[in-house]
Amino acid sequence: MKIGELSKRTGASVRSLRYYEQEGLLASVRMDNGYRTYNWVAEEQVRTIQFYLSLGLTTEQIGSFLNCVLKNKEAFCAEVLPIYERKLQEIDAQLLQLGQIRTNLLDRIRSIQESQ
Amino acid sequence: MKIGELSKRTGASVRSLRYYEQEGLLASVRMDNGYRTYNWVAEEQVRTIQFYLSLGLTTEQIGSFLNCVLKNKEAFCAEVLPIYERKLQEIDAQLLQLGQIRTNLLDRIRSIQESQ
DNA sequence: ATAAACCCTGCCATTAACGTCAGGGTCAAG
DNA sequence: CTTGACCCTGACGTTAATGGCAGGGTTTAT
Repeated sequence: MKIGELSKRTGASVRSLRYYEQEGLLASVRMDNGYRTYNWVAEEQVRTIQFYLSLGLTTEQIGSFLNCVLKNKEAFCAEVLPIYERKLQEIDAQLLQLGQIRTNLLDRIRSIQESQ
Repeated sequence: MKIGELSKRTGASVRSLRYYEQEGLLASVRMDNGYRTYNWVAEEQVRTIQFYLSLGLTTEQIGSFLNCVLKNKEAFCAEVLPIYERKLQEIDAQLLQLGQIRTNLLDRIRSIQESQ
């Protein structure tokens, strides 16, 4: 399958698929005319990439364990757990900060509304 | 006072102070040699800017009501409340998304740990 | 044989609040 | 009169995953 079809099947833009290749996440075989070709495995691979991106991981992080998790269970790939844990800490820090901002905002909104 | 002193007093970098001026948030008077001069009011003004930035507002949003809130109570400035409410919605959307990611991450972490 | 629909490789743009030079004046103290 | 500590104006860099365009080849169908 060519890149346009892979794009339609996965929802990833053609531009994104080329970017994943450039970042070493997705391989393609070139036809004589230079067109990229993909097999059915690529489709699942793209969905896997999309999932990890949706967790907020960077392409670099994904690249560090993608080959492993495509062939094994996640638990087998030692890279994965520490990345997950780092990400969790980041998320918790962001949640904390957003929560504080939210509290501040609510206070301000309430005090404006009360004074009307 | 010159920009260096204002920077020390407020903790904002010299670069930031110039940026606030460029964005119309902070005025200065120029000396004969071109140096910026500030009065004591500027110090409080910078702290006000810093506070609004800490709420995650953009310099553009801040600029839309800063002059008003420097001279009146927030409640008097009609621009403020809708901006606060929009920001609150953004925050809530982010909190929701981060919460979902966090749940996913925790699931993955747990399933890895259980299989060890 | 031609138009529509693909594909390719660059490369610039995006976001927001700065950081960080370069290249050059100004000023105070010794 | 020189050194060090200031100040100035540009202007490019930063972050990350794309969007979008230019300029050009390929394929498919009519």
